[in-house]
Amino acid sequence: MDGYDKYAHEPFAVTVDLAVFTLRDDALHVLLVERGQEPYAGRWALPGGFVQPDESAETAARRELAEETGLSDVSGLHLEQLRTYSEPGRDPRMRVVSVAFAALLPDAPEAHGGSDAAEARWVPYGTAGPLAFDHDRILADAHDRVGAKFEYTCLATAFCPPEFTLGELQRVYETVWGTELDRPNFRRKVLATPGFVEAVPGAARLTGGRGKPAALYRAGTATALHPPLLRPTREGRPA
Amino acid sequence: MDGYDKYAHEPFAVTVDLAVFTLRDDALHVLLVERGQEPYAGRWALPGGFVQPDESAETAARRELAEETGLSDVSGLHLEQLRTYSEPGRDPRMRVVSVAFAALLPDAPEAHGGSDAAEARWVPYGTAGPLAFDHDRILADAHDRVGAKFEYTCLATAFCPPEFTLGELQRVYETVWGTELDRPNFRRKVLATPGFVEAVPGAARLTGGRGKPAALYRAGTATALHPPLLRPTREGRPA
DNA sequence: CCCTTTAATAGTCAGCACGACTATAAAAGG
DNA sequence: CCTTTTATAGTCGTGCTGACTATTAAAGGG
Repeated sequence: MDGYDKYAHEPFAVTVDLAVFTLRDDALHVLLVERGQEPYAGRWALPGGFVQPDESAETAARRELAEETGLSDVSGLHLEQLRTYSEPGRDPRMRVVSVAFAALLPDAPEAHGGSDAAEARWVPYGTAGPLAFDHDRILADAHDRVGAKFEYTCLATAFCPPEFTLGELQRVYETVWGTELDRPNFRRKVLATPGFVEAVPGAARLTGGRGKPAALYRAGTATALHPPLLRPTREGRPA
Repeated sequence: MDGYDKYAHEPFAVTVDLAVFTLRDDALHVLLVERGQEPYAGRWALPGGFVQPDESAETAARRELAEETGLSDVSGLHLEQLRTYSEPGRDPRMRVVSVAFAALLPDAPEAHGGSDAAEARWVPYGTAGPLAFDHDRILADAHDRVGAKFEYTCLATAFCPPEFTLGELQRVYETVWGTELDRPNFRRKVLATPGFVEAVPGAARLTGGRGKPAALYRAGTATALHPPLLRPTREGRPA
């Protein structure tokens, strides 16, 4: 941290890149923007932008989140720093260090772009071709992190509306993990974890479809899960 | 990622900060340097330095690790990116964004500083007064991360020499977690996890002290623990 | 109006991982 | 030789979990 004179010769640009997830039609979607300029013109990329002089990376990420989703209030949304990508060649034009974030939205507002000129669109996860820069890697890392955090935190409720059924919550897990879960066991586990969900006192609402109407729940106050809710054992889980 | 012209006005300095841990005399130690200049002159700080133009943050971190520990070969050491600290005011002189890393050393070589003029010293964790900048926060985050990773990875062997006894491995856990573990249960758990440790075929060595000589083990090939080795339940684990 | 379909909810049962605990073996030190 | 110390072996009961069956309450179709 001494020898500041070294720096003056080679400054860095610092950006944030956002992997914004939501659930639409029981499918995981990611918010992507189409690049208009070289390099990677015409390719999809993660939304992001430069960190301004008076901002922390977290502040910049939340600002970008508001701009790209078009939402007026993003203060309650889950936003989490992933890691920083700093390979020298990751942007062919110049030296850019990018702090990556993951964000989770309950519902997918079709509106996008806000006042920003960039076209932001919800794209089903995995369907967009190779992304610009190292964004494929960032997106994969973000997905891994979210899936892992589902095991030992209450993060899954961040994908749900304020009131939801246990079936909806289960489908969140199944969609993100890409597996199927046993319904009775999932109920037992969720209800046995204090603070994970709390029942909405009076009413049970029908979800609109057929079948017995389901009870409604709200997200509880807990954030961690003890013991964890492990995904179905893939034996010999690799490094 | 468009509008690069914005950047030219306000560049950032990018540094790495390292939380380097080792175990000495059954106590967790951290590598710290004493600052010679303002700000925070005379205060302890985490070792670190600027990321050079041709380096990634990971490369810079490993270079700094070698310089500060004085070790000739740091390629096998565990080095892991923590997160990035970017609050605008964290360095009073200028805008510095720092990528923090955690590193784990098996033995504590007393040598330090290498060719670097900075005095690097091993200090028992928790005994150094308030550190410079936001390094208290970084160090606490690093400690939390290492403790958490002990639960579901084989990371603890990174603190051990090439061959070690199960008692030594247990003391690593106890030191990092600050708790006591039941010895038979710890043995059972470690030995039941395939790939965690592998027995050294022939010999059992005495650790030098009294008591029955212990069998020697090497770190296995596994990196993850399934199921995890949870620390003694602190009820109602907070957020 | 009944019967099928769909989904939610309730409950059972066995396996196994883990915490707590006791017992034995093999060394050093007095 | 006896005590202390540490490693290793084994036991027992509880609780979580996976697999599975049963019941309830709605919609839809004939």
